[in-house]
Amino acid sequence: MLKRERQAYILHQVNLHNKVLSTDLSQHINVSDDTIRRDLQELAEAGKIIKVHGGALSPSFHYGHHTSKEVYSYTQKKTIAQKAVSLIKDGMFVLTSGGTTIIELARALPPHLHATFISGSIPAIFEYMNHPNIDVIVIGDKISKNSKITVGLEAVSRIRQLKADLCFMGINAINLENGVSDNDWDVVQIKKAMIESAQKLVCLTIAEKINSQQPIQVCESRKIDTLITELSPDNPLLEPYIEAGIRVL
Amino acid sequence: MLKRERQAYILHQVNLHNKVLSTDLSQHINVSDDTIRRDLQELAEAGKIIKVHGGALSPSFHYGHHTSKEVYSYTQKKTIAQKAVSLIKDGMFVLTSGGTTIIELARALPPHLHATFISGSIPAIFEYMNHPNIDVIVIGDKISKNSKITVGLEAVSRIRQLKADLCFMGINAINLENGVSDNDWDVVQIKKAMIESAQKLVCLTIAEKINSQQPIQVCESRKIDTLITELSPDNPLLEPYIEAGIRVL
DNA sequence: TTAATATTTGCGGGATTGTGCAGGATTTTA
DNA sequence: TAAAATCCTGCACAATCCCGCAAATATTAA
Repeated sequence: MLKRERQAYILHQVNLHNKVLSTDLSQHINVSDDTIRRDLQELAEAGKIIKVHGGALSPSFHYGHHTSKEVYSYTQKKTIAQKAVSLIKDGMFVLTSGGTTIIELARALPPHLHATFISGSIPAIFEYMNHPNIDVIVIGDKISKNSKITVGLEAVSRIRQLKADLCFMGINAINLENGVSDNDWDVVQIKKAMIESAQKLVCLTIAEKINSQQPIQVCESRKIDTLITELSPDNPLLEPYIEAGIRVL
Repeated sequence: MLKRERQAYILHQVNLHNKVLSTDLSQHINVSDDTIRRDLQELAEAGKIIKVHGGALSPSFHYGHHTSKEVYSYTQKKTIAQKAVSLIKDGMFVLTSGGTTIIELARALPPHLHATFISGSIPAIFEYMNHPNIDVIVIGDKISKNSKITVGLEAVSRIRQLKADLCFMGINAINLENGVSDNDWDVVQIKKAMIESAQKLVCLTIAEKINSQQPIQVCESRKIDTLITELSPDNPLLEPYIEAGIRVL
């Protein structure tokens, strides 16, 4: 069998089944594993398949995989994500909102972590989905195009039925007197429901948003258990929050 | 044997078997390997065959003519998507399953279309979300990592509450006697529910999967209203389905 | 017909490609 | 954490390709 012929066959199989295993192919075509692996590598370089450990996948699924570099204050959010990850233990049920900070959190999850994540944020779900050991529960309802999360009564009532261990929330504004606030009515309803349905509330934000305010209140400061920013906890900007009894990381 | 004669013979062989080996030819015609190679080269330059190491392939393999970005059966799925789009009218409620064909459909939606799409397929939702005039409803439940759609009782019962105008379903196998079949139990439950909740069922598939079968039945052939493939409706392969009363596009 | 010219073919030898294999590094899985 | 599977690297060897050249064959012109 000619090399090209073989590669055409492999391509055919990949696109038919969306995935192939190297061992299946090498047995079926009757060539060595190495040859198959080299074929997969070439096809992958040509962008026709996506090579993974043990086989290959169809590229169709992995299209709009946006690179994160262009996200505003990328490194700060990465730092926040690292801190947040340390709070998650095996077996936990975790509720998460949407927002770019949450997506960085999703990407920072250690591969061995076994947990259940519940969210209505489509980009976040996309990330959770790629994790090997995480179960993902999707909150269904109508999509809000601005924020790319599901919003509405159905979503709220589904969230109310839950009791999660943790809720990670990316927030848009916070100050001591008025607590967390936001500017989208529908999103706020979802956030409120999430806060009620979780034992602990962890708020994530870049320092820029500290001591700012938006028109709609999400919750009061005292509801917050933990606040995570990219700053060191002993930064004077955070002092008032620590004094108010909030754990700051 | 004259050069012309020889080349005509080679061409004949290539078109007959889709491939030839240089060594086979040189032995059979009783000329040197080099001669054959020169012949192949000329035919390749004329675009009548595709020369590869060790022999040549029929141009219908046309792997190598692709520009790098193109994916196998991309054009076929694109064709299917175009046909499917023509069935959607403004204001419709549309249920869709998952699968790469559905994703192509999502990408092919004309920008001016106003409609509501309901799905549990995360990649599909991602596409719908980017459309300016489409409302998206997400079916929530646990994610099946293989198929990247939500599955489970909650999802099924949500789908049962709906009555959509159309259901677009990417299918894995179909034949006349046993209808549509698939190989994932959870996904089949979702598909069954979708079929019951839509006025019309439109099945999308590349011709490859026609007259094949998988272990779990999704629905009988008579449930199908419309079948869309990349082939022309008068293709003999589709004839039995038309006779069974299915509209074929 | 014959000589001059052009084309085709075969061949030698060096470069390139395709394949399998051994080993050690890495990843996955339990 | 250890065992199993998979991956990578370098190597050997055979098959194939490419280049130049000379012999063989075909084509053309006088």
